[in-house]
Amino acid sequence: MTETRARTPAGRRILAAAEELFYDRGITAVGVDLIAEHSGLTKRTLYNQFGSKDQLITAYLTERDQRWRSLVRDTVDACADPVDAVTAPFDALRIWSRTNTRGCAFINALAELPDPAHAAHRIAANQKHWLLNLFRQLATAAGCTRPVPLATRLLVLHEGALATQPLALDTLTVSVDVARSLVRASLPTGGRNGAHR
Amino acid sequence: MTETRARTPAGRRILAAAEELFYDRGITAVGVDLIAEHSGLTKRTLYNQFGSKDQLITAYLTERDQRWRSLVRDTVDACADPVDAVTAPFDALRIWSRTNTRGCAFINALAELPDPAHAAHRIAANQKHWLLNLFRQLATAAGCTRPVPLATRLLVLHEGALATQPLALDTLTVSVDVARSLVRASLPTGGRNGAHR
DNA sequence: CCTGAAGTACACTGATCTGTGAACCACCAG
DNA sequence: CTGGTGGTTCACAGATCAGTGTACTTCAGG
Repeated sequence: MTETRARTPAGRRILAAAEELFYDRGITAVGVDLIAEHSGLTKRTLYNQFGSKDQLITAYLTERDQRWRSLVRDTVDACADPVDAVTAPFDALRIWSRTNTRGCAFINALAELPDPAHAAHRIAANQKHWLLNLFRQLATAAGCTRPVPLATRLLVLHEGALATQPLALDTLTVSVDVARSLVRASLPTGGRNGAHR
Repeated sequence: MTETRARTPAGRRILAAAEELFYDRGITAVGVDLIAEHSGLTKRTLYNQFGSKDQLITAYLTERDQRWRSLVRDTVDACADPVDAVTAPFDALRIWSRTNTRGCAFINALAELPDPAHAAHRIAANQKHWLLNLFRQLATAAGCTRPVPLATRLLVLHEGALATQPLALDTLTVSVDVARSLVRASLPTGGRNGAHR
């Protein structure tokens, strides 16, 4: 439906400016004039390329989603041990958080766009379900028993680390610790691998 | 600083309307005219009572914070068993979620108000630290070993359940399960109480 | 050379936003 | 009776918002 049309260089620059501003300052708080100014392009070009602010918002979230999924996939693929791979998305989150300190763009977007019919809701829900599904696949591949409830638990820990990011506490380390122990506990061998107790 | 001045009946009605609208539709998306209209009062009265929209936002978050803390305190106090009390805030969250289905008002507020100097940041941070501290106190009272890291873990689970609320999954049950097992595991007796394994 | 696509410049609409000014009214305490 | 408090009415300012219309330029491909 929202086909990724071949974007002109100007379109890409506008989208890049929109991503930065939307994430840093909030979607509603950023006007199209500001985006045009920051991108060095014209507001007219913005509308020629995206049609409306709503469609630009949708493109922003879609683009961000794709970048994030790529990072997660790459981090997972870099894991030799399938057991380590289960918690690899947490490692990806650590990398991601270094340059994204304003929380989850999708949770933030839902906060600003309450209308459930908005495309942002579909994109955000798809993203979380994708991660849930990934956790389930990784848990299955690692030989975990009952991968479905484990995946849900990992998702909760992941989102918890993300939500508490604004606080100065190192909740990411905490949540990845819990995640690893949950994974170990669900291995049929009972966690002989590194579980020192 | 932001002293809770004795509010007139009109002030309370305006605040009530603001709470509902801000939470349901987002802070930036709701104008003062709409709040005045919904409360049945005048925009002039709104400004006479609160001075500015920013101060009304602050009052909204403060009021909501107080209501939520009261609920948590009451739920904790209703627990006879000090071990059950540690996870009582999760029970409070279950009650709270029945009438608050749009996520955490403070996370949402931070998404819309990126300025760290805004009072919303202080209120939100205070709230999370209050809960963290409460978890630590309850864990200590229940006789848990190493209550500080346990409290952080419980906070992550709590926020994770809150953040994944928009998804249809029953993540609250999942997170409270993990929370209870973490509490049991940190009891010096090693979890004889109900830990069937 | 011609055409069409991409982008620019710029003025403009109509709506909405926060916030103010000033006159007025109802009521209650002193 | 009088003064003050709380609230209303209504017009208004000034800014900003999303979005449009139109004529212009630039440049690449046939």
